[in-house]
Amino acid sequence: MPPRPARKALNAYHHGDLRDALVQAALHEVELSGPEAISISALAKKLGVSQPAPYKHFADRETLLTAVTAEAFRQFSAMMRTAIEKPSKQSKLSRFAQLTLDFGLRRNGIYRLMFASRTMACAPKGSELQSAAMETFELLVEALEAPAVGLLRERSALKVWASLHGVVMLAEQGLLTGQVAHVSREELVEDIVHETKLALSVAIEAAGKAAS
Amino acid sequence: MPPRPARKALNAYHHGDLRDALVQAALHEVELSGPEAISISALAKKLGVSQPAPYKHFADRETLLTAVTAEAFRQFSAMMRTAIEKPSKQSKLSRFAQLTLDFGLRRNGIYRLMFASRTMACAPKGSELQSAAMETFELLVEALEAPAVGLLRERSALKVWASLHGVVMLAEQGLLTGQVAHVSREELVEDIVHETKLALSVAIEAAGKAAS
DNA sequence: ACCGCGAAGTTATATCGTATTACATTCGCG
DNA sequence: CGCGAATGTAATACGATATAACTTCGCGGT
Repeated sequence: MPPRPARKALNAYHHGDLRDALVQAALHEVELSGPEAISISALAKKLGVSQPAPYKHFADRETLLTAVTAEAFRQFSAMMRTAIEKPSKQSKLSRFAQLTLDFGLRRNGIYRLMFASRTMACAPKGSELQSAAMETFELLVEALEAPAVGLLRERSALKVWASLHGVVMLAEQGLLTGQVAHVSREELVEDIVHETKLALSVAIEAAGKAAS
Repeated sequence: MPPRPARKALNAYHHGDLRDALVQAALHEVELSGPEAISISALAKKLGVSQPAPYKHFADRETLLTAVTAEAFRQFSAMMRTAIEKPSKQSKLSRFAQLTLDFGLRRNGIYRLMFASRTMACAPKGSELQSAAMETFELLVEALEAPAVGLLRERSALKVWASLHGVVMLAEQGLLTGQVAHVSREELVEDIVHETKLALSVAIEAAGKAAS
């Protein structure tokens, strides 16, 4: 899929690249106030076009959100890729996990758009969105740095992902405070990483023995 | 806090117990269509009262949702309590986990209201809602059936909760399909339960040794 | 028994966001 | 150069939130 032409601003009448501008502005707004807060008309006003103009590019609010989500996944994937490719003292998995936590808390609006909104749930099976999400999942599998043995890698990756997601959501909802506040989020994540590695190596060993 | 008087229907003019009726109707609607779908005016129409009537009981849409969420937590807690108190072949933790998964998928709208909506995130610290959520967490700690050693129990409970939550969310978003579809949700949850028990017993043993 | 206050409902209305329809402007291609 | 498609605008319908001003009715004090 070649990137959109990205035409220049043409004149006062035509914006030039309203579609892209809408996605960017929406992304910004989502980051500030969450997915619920974005409004077609507000975006139009901010970009200096008439209120119905966005409908030339997106059928409705949902469609816009879908495009925004796809863009968010692209940005997330890019961030993760550079993070796990750069050499470091920590393991790739650890960096992936900690970065996910950080992203989930700092850019919570976007995180929720990606992992906790109806938008994703309603995405059709072969859609651009599903692919983007799958690709992100592949990055996590890669970060595991484990040999491919049956479905063990995927299974471990799933569990890490689920756990990370849970920690982010609970943390953001203030449910990690109180009596358990002493356990820091980062500690918890590191815990998850260690347990995962342990369980995975044990499982791989067991599979190896069974095979021989 | 004594339960509301629950007055009878008085006459044609006054509904009698609109507040409660609103919460119940909203709960039903959330279950069907999710938290985003509930509309004050639609509820009013369904209950046969004028559109602004609900505002006599709830300041705005958010306030209503908060009350609905609290009610949802009460129902969830009650369900879990009966589930883990009833004797069974499975462990309490396993039942808690599988029931949570089931609830999260079957009654996903309500689940999202409780664990993935802005409503919870915005609840003030000492609010009715936070308390209800904490109480549910206590049930999970209880289901662990582990001796109290420092913060180990709470820490384990947190990890299970987070993992479960992650599985539910990912499953509902269709991200557990595709190449990893062979791993069933229930299997995954059972996996999490086992790993948790293992990790907890190891940690408790280690703590015991350190103490002696 | 009555009176009046407050809780709970009503109608009317302002405001805002979504979405559609019909019309205007400009790009770019033959 | 001129015509069609893309992209914008203005006008409008609709539905939901929320508020204001008025009405109905139970209840408690005298």
